[in-house]
This record gives sequence, C-alpha cells and structure tokens, in this order.
Amino acid sequence: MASGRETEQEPSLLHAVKQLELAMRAHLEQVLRPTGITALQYTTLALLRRRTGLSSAELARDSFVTAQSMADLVGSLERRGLISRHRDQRNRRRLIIAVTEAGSRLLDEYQKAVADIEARMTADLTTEQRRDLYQYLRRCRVALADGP
Amino acid sequence: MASGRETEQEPSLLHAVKQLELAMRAHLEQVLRPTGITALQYTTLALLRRRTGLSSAELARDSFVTAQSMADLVGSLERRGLISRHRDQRNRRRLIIAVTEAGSRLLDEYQKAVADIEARMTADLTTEQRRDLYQYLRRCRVALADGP
DNA sequence: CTTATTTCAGATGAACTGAAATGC
DNA sequence: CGCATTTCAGTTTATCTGAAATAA
Repeated sequence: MASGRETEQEPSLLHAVKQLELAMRAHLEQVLRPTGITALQYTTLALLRRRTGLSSAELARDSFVTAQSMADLVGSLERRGLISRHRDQRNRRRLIIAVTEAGSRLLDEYQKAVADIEARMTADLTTEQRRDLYQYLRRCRVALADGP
Repeated sequence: MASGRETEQEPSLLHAVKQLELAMRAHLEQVLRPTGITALQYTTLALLRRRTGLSSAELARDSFVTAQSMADLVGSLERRGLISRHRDQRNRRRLIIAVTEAGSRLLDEYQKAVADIEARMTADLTTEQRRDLYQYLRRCRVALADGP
C-alpha cells in the first residue's frame, strides 16, 4: 500500500474545503443520477426556491462566478423546464427567475435523500458544532467577498 | 436592485461549502495568475510536498475522484516539470510522485500569498474557531468517505 | 484468474475571455 | 455617454465512462 508519509507542516484549509466539496459532490451526483441533473444544478435550484426574485446576474455575483458561467447553468435549468424567467417590469434588463412546478416537485422528491447526505456527513458533529460549521463557512465566504 | 427575498427554510451546508470553494478558488487563481497554474494544481502540488511517496491512484482515492481524473491533473504538473515520477521498485505498477526543485521553488514563492488568502478568509474567526473549522471539515469528509 | 495501476480515447460539465445587443 | 444585464462564440479545465496494457 505505501500510503504517503506525513511530514509535519501546516494543514491547509483551502485543501480541506476542496476535498469536502469533492466528497459531497460525488455523493450528491450518485443520489441525483436518476434525474440527470448535476449536483450544481440541484443546489442552485434549491437556492432559487429559497430566495425568490433573483436574476442570473445577481446569482452570479452571489456565487463568485462570471455572469456568463451562471447563464450557462441557469440556461440548463430552463431548458429542462425546472425554472422559468420573465422580465422585471420595473427594470426591463432583468430576467427574474422562478422555480416551476416541475422544479419544485423534483426538489420535494429528492429533499429527503439530499438531507440524508448532510446528516451522514455531520453524523460525528453535535447540533451545536453543525451550526458553528455553517456559520464559520459563511463568515469565511463573506470575508473573502468583502475584500478587494 | 431587488435582491432575492429570503423565505425561511433550512440552510444548506452543501451549498455553503460549494460557495466557499468557489470564493477561495477565485482568489487563489488571481494570486496564481502569473504562474499559469490553476488553483487545483497548486493545492495538489502543496499536498504532494506534505505527503511524500504517493502514487496517482492513491491521490485519486484520497480526493474522491476517479484515477483517470487524477491522472490528468498529475500529468499537467509533470509536463510543467513541477513533479517527477519513478517506478516503485517494490511494486512496479506504482509510479511514485516527487515534487521537483522547480515545484518546491514555486511553492515557496507563493506560500506567503496563499497563506494570506487563508488568513483573510478566517480574519473573523478566533484561533480556536479556525482550528475547529478545520477539524469539522475533516470529520465531515471522513464521515462521507467511510460510508457506502 | 483477478485485481491494481496506469494510460488512451472520447464525452460532458463548468468555468473562463471577448464581444455584441439592449435597456437604464 | 457609461453601466448593467443578457446573449453569442470560442476556449480551457475538470470531471466522467469505457477500454486496453502491464504487473502483482
């Protein structure tokens, strides 16, 4: 086997976050396999149901990606009929996103399986630690967002 | 502006991790711009210096990706001369990875700038909270890895 | 024979830059 | 005019699946 020798050194938070993201994604994709949608599409769809009235550009800013990248993602959800868009009458540049019936049904259908992944992932954490983890992640993200 | 209305609902750890990963990546890529290597290449290179004697297949298992995906990544580092590989004489299937002089120099050169990103990211956390965050992330990853 | 490691070939997803159309 | 939003076109990176060569 000869698994890598550990030399002392600072652990990397950057690496720990990336590793967890990969692990989560692998599990989520497995659960979502039957739907044909990706982990990213699912979590974005879930976000869009939580926060209504968003446009693609706002979503992009919120997610640290370019408007063009988000347009691809939103476009894929729209082509599948999981969201719809209509002009904001108060600012006709914006296209406001709404989760469709079909999108909402899909979310309902997989809500439990996805929650189970989170539950398994945090099985070794107390309720309080779980809440702390969420808050720390948010604070880190905000700290990076607020910078230059 | 009309930024999305918040409806009450469970926050998603899955989403929080993904968001932070995107934010980190954006900052890291910006810092690494002059080198031409990606955030993923950098963190993998750093890992390879921390843990010596690894093969690509081991790295893949450790990272929740397929052996083929990791082979691409390792290949890109090798083509840039940042790592080298040689046969494990005790098991001639394995190709053991070593960080080269050039790879080590690159890591040294950017170590401070990358540490600064972590520092800024965790600026609002106490030393203890920062340590907790790292431990929670690891425990979550292990919990997912140990499952089916 | 089976399994592990690596490699080759091809597909798709997820990000980017650059440029243009439209509305404020 | 300048700036925001969306879209179009093209590119690169990061992942996957499937299949084959080699070694334990």
